[in-house]
Amino acid sequence: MELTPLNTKLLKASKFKDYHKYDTIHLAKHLLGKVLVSHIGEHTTAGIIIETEAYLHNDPSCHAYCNKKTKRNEAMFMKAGTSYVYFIYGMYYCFNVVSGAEDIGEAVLIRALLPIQGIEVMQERRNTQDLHNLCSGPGKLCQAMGINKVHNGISLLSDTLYIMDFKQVNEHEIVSTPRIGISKGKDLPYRFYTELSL
DNA sequence: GTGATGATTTAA
DNA sequence: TAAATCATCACT
Repeated sequence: MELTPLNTKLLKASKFKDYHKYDTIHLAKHLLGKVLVSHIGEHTTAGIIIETEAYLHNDPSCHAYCNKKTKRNEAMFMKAGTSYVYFIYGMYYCFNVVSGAEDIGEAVLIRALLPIQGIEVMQERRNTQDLHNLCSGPGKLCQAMGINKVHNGISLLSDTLYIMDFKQVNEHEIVSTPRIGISKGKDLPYRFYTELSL
């Protein structure tokens, strides 16, 4: 790997493990500024998390609304720090970080990343050169990082897919808005993003 | 078994 | 603004 200042910082960073220490809303904010890393298909890709959404168990737009377990959402009931990947619209995957207590059914949707590693691989997987079009959406970032249904239910403490501490984002740098693309729970301000660039 | 639908993306 | 595209879920 080329030893740029960014890569040096990445090499020194440690794996985030404290998923169980935050409630879902807090985790959704706390994950901003951290780095999602994938080692998939002989490739490494990574990006800084810049947009998330929280899905709570008592929230009508949550796949596990009222703690109802189904074949699709069963990973949401595993322990915090598990990956929940689901297939949507017949063609895309979305990646979530399971949060909250076990058997409750809550998660944080990762909506956008700032690509920092494996950009050429991402460009190939996404079939575009445009850096701003690689990870700027939940379906896009899964495609760019090679995330699919085989990664549903795996631990984010694994070496395949995990999150690293990287940048501390302060509360005043976080914007909250209603969530995108849902038909229920439209008014809840559970989408979080931060203006970050390299 | 059937039918509706979706935490999206793309192209027009 | 609409098409692409199919696994899942709630019903019958």
